[in-house]
Amino acid sequence: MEKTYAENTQSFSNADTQTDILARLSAQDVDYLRSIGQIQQFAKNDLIFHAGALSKHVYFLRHGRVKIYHPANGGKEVILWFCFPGDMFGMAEVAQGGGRLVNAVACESSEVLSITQAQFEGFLRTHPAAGLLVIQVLSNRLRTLGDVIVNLVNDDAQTRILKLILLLSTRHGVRVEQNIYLSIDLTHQEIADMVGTTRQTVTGVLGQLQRRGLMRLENRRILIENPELLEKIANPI
Amino acid sequence: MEKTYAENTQSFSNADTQTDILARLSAQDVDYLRSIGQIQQFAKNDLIFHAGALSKHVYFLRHGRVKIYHPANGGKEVILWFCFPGDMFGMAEVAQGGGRLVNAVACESSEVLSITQAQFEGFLRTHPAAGLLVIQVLSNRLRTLGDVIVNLVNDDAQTRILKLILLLSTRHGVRVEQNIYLSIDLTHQEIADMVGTTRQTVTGVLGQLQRRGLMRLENRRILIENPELLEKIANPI
DNA sequence: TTTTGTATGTCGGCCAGCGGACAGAATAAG
DNA sequence: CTTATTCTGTCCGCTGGCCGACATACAAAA
Repeated sequence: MEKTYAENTQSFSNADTQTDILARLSAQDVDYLRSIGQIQQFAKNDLIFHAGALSKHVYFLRHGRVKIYHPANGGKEVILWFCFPGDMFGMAEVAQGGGRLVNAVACESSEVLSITQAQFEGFLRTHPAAGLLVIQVLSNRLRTLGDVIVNLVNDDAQTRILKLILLLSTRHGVRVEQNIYLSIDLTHQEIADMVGTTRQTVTGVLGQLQRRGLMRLENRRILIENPELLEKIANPI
Repeated sequence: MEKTYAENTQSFSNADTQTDILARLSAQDVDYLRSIGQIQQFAKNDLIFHAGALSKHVYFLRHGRVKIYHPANGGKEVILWFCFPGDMFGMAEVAQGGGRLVNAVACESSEVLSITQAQFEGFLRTHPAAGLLVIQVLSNRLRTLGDVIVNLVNDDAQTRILKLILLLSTRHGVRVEQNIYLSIDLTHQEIADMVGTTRQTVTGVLGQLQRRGLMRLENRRILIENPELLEKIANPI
C-alpha cells in the first residue's frame, strides 16, 4: 500500500543510465564479476564500511539503497550521495589507496556484490571498455560534487533544498497525473545533511514551499505540484 | 629575484605523485600521447575552454598553472582546483558527455598537450594500465572535492582558510629554515573563491593569523611560521 | 612622472540561519 | 495495548560573515 509509487517506478528520465554501471556492462562481464566476487546481504542501518577502515573492496549494489556520507566531528554527517541498484561504490578509496574516508550504510535491506581491489583491478586490466565505464561513472560523480560545492557557496538554504528536490525528481520522481511523487523517502535530517543546513531549517523551508502551493507532504513523501514553477525558482537566470 | 623560492621548488612531500599523471605513465605512453595530440601555448589569463563549450579535448599540462572554476551567476567564481605540470584536466566532462560545465584559464603562461576525446578513448582501450591511472586521478579528485564539501559544511571561515593553507603547503610549500613558504601566490579573492567566502573575510582572517604570529605575509607570499600549531588549529582533536 | 588599474586593509549595518528547547505526531518495540 | 524512539513543527536569541563603502598601497602603462 505505502509502496504503491515506489514499486512501479518507471522514472520518466533516463538519468539512471549515467551511474547504473551494472546495466551498462555486458552480460558476460557482469557474470564474470559475479563469479569473482561475493554476494552480501545487509539489513537496514547496517554498516558496510566505515571511515578509517582498510577494507579493500569495491561494491556493486544489487538491491536496496546505500548512503555514502562523511562522519564529521561532532556527530554531524555530510551525505555525499546515495547509491541505487546498479551503482558502484567504494571505488575511489580503493583506487587511490589509504583507507576509507567515508561511511557506507544500507538505508534499507540491501544486497551487494563485493569484489577485492586486486581482482577488480585485474578485471579492468583485461577489460578496457569496463575501465572506460568506471571513468564515466567517476566523472559523473565529480560533476555532481562540483555542483554541490557551487550550490553550497552560492545559494541560500531554500534554493539548495529546492534544487535537491528537483535533482531527486529527475531520478526518482514518478508521475502521477500532472504531479510528481518522489519515490524515495528522506527524513528532514537527511535532507539537511545533503544540502549542508540544519534539520529545523529544512522543516521550515518545506513548510513554506507547501504553504506556497509548490509541493505537498503526504505522510512523509514529497509530492511536487508545480514542477515548472519549482524549476524556475531554483534556476532563475 | 622574486622567483627565488618558486624555482628551486623541491616539495618536501610527495603528494604530487597523486595527480601528476604524466610522471606516472611510461615514457612510451607519454611519447605516444604526444604523437596523437598537439601542443598549445596559452598566455596568462587565456581561456583554454569555457562553460557551455562543446570542445571534446582532454588536456595535459606541461608547464604553467591552470585554474578550473565554475562561473556562477552574479560573476562569482568557485574555484574547484588548480592544475600543475603533469596534471590532466577536462577529462570528466569529455567522459561523461554534454558540454563543459567549468572554465579553464591559464594562471600564468602555460603549455598544454591537447588530445581529442576519440583519440584518448582509443588510447585507453589499448592501454588498460593507463585507464587505471586515470581512475586513480579521478578518485583522488573525488576525495578532494568531498573534503571541500565537508569543510564548507562544518567549518567556519577561519578554519577553512587555515586548512586550505595547510593543504597548499603540502604540495607547494618550500622549507626555508624552520618555516615554510608557499611557492604559489594567490590573491585574497582567489582564496575566497576556493573556500567559499568573501574577499574581505579572507583579508580579515589572514590579518588575525598574522597578529597571532602563525604566519606572515611578505610581499603577497604566505610564510608559515608555525606549522605544527597551525595544523593543530585546523585539525583539533 | 602621472595615470589607471588592481590588490589589500578596515569599518559597520544587517540578517540568514544555527542551536537550544520543547511539544506533538508518527512509528517501532515490547 | 503500552512504552520507547524517532521524526516533525515551532519559537527565539545570538552571531558569523555578507555586502556596501571607502582609503590606501602597489603595479603596470602611458
